[in-house]
Amino acid sequence: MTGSHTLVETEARVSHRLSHMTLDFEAMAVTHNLFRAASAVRNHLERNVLSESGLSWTAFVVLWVTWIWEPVETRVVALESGISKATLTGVLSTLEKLEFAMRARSPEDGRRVLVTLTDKGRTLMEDLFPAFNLQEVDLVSQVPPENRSDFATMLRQLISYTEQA
Amino acid sequence: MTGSHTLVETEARVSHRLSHMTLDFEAMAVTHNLFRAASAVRNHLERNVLSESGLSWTAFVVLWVTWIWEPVETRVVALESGISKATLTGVLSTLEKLEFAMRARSPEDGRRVLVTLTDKGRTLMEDLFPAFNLQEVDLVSQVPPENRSDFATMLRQLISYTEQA
DNA sequence: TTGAGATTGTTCGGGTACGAATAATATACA
DNA sequence: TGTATATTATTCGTACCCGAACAATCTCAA
Repeated sequence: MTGSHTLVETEARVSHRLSHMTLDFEAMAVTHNLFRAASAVRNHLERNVLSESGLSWTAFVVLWVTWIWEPVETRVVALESGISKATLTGVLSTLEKLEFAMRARSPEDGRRVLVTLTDKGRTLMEDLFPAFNLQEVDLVSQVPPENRSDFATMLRQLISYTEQA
Repeated sequence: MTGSHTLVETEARVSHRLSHMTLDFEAMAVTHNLFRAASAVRNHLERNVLSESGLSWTAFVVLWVTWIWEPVETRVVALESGISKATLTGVLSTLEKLEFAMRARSPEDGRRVLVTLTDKGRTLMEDLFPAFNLQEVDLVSQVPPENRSDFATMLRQLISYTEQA
């Protein structure tokens, strides 16, 4: 399941450790499963789709965001990719080294940097993205069709909550 | 929402890039939101609960797993925490340096290493875990109560799928 | 009992990941 | 025309993160 121990076993153990306290096990399970699912899906896609191209999950997301919005400011790429500006700097350097993306200073504002794909990068995405989506479909097939929309909505609710708080 | 662009804008842009291909946008949205939600929740909890103790999310999860199952083999800790053995080695070294956890070679099997908490580590968890759970409750309050169980189940389905494939 | 094969934790190399400090540039107001 | 303030991307330091290679240890059949 989520490891070698079942949920019931884990709850029993936690209760034992904190029998004098009131805990919300459902909240605990949601948080724990959310994180485990995300990293499991991430590793799965990295191994099955991305590894051939030598891309990490984050590098792929950055490439994807750039592909859709290019030319696009790094500030926007970081925001859309869900990573910090500091992280993006490193990922962009990797993508430049692999010759998938390029940086260029903005003519209007010397502080800004615009990101674009190289031809090699665009060719890669036209190949890679459909293959990636196929794996996504495979993954999401685990969730009953009538629940998928609710599922995405609940995930979005969590995101927007953390953004305001 | 998930950045500065709306989902509709993004879909329109992606369609434009791949108008000749059939893509499953729902699957795309689920994967994207799953990952964004996980990292948003993670960063939220790191900032609001964990930062005071100088713990990263991963360090906290490892501490939590150890706290529940100690004495426990590193192999199990890695599995339950959802990280690789290689990563665990580093995290455990950090936790030993902070004097929250200890390593000890197994007497029965010289290959195995058993992990336990120090008194300092146990005291920390008895303090930290209820505070952490409170924030989890706060977070999960965004999801309608009648959907929470389904939500956790769907997440688990994704996990078990990646584990077998 | 010995040696092939399996299992375990660590090391290694390369790539994220973040917050804080920094340097370069732009803006607004005096 | 400056000069304080804000905005941007990068650098820095530290910590995670993984797969692959490795050394130590165990197992079990010949």
